[in-house]
Amino acid sequence: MLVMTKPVQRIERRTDALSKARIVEAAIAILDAEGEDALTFRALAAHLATGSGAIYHHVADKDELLAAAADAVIVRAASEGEPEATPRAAIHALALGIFDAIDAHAWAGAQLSRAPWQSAMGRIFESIGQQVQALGVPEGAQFDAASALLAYIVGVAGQNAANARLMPAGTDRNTFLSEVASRWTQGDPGRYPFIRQVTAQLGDHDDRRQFLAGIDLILAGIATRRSAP
Amino acid sequence: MLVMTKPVQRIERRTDALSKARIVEAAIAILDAEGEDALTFRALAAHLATGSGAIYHHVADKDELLAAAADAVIVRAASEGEPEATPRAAIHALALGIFDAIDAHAWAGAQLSRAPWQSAMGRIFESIGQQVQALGVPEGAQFDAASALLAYIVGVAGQNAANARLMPAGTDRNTFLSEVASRWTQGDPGRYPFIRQVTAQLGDHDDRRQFLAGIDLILAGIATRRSAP
DNA sequence: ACCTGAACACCGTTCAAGT
DNA sequence: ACCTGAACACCGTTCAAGT
Repeated sequence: MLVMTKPVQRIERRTDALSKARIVEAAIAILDAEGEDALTFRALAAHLATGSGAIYHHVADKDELLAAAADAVIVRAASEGEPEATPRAAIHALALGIFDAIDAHAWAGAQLSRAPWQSAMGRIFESIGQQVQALGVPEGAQFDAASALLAYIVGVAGQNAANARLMPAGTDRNTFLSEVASRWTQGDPGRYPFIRQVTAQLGDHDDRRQFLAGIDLILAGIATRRSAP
Repeated sequence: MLVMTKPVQRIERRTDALSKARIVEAAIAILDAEGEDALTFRALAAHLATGSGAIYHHVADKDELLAAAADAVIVRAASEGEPEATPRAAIHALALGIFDAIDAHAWAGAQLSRAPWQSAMGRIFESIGQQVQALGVPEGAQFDAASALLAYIVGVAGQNAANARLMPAGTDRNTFLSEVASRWTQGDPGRYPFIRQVTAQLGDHDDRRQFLAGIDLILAGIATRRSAP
C-alpha cells in the first residue's frame, strides 16, 4: 500500500471560511455603509453568503458582535500614532486618533463606554498613563490624572457620536449646534444667558480645536500637581 | 329652555387619563425595577392598564420615550441642589447630583449622550457656564472651560452606567474594577505596566472621590487661564 | 466541526374598530 | 379625540438536519 505524502501543509484556511475576524469586518462594513439599524444577523449572513445561525459559532450574541466591531475600529485608531516628541504631543495624537475614528464610525462612539473591558479601553488607558508618568506626575496623583483624561476623551467621543447620529446628512456642524442651543433656550431665553452668549461665538467654532483645548485644560491642571506645596 | 350653568370648571382631568408625564413615570418605574430589557410597549401598557397603541398618542416612539425618561431623571437630580457658597462647591454639587442619579438609574447614563438636545443637557451646561463665569474666567475662555467640564461629567456618567450594567449584582466595585484590569493585562502583563501599578492601589479606591478629583483637575487648569501672560 | 435555514418567541409599530 | 388590541413586519436566537 502506498503511503502518500501529505501535501505541503496548507496553513491558510479556505479564504472564504468563517471566522470571528471576518464576521467583525463584515459587521464594520455594514455599520459604516448603512448604519446601526442595518446590522442584522440576516443581513450579515447574506453579506457573508452563509446562514444566519452560522455566525453564532464564532460570536456569542449581538452585544459581543457590536463590542468587537467597535473595539477593532478604536484599537486600529489608537495604535496608528507615530512616536511623538513630548508627552503632550503623544496625548494629543492619541486623543485626535480616537476623535477621528468616532467621526468616521459614529456607531462606535456609543459602544466605547458600553463594554469597558474591551482591549481598546485598556490600551488607551495604558497609553495615557505612560504619558502621565512621563510628565513627571507624582505616583500618588497618576491614577486620578489618567482617569480624568480617559473620562474626558470618552465623554467627547460619546457626544460627537450622538451629534453625528442626529445631524441630518449634509448639515453644517455649527448650524446643527446652534439649532440644539435654540432648542435649549426656547420658551425661556432669559433663563439661559450663558448658552445665548456662547451661541453667538459659534461662528468660528471648531470641534477638534475645542476638544484639544479641553485636553490642555486637564494637562494644565495636572501640571499644578507636579510640585505640591 | 333652561340654560344650565356649566359645572365649575374641572381643570384636573381624570386621574387615570393617559398623558406623556404619566407614561414617562411608568417607564422610569419599569426601568428602575426591572432594567432596560423589561421596558416594552406591552409591559408599559399593562402597567398603565391600557392598550399598547394608546401610548403612541402621547409619545412618538421608543427612542423619544427613553430620552424623556432619562431627561426627567437627570433634570430632577440637576435641579435639586441648594445654593452653594463658591462656584467650586456649586459645580461639585451639580456633578455629584448627576453622578448619584446615574448610580441610581444606570439605564439613564447611556441615554445622556444619545439625545443632547434634551433639556437636562441644556440645564447642566447653563449651570456649569454660570459657575465658570463666576470663577472670573475671561469671556473668550468660558466656552472651552464649560464644555470640558460637561464632557468630563458625561464621560464619567457613561462609564459608571456601563460598570453598573455589567457588574454582577452584589459584587464589590473595586473587585469588579480589578477584574476588568486583569482582563486588560491578561496575555501580556509586561505591556501594561501603568495599569498594573494602578491596580495595586485599588484597595482604597473611591469612585466618587476620583470623580471630584477630575473636576478639580479641570478647575485647576481653568484657574491657570484666569491671568493670561 | 461547521454550516444551513426554517421555526420560535418575541419586538416596535400600525390601524380598523370601538367609545 | 382618545383608546383598544389584533395584525404586520420585522428581529435575535435556537436547533434539527445536513455536509
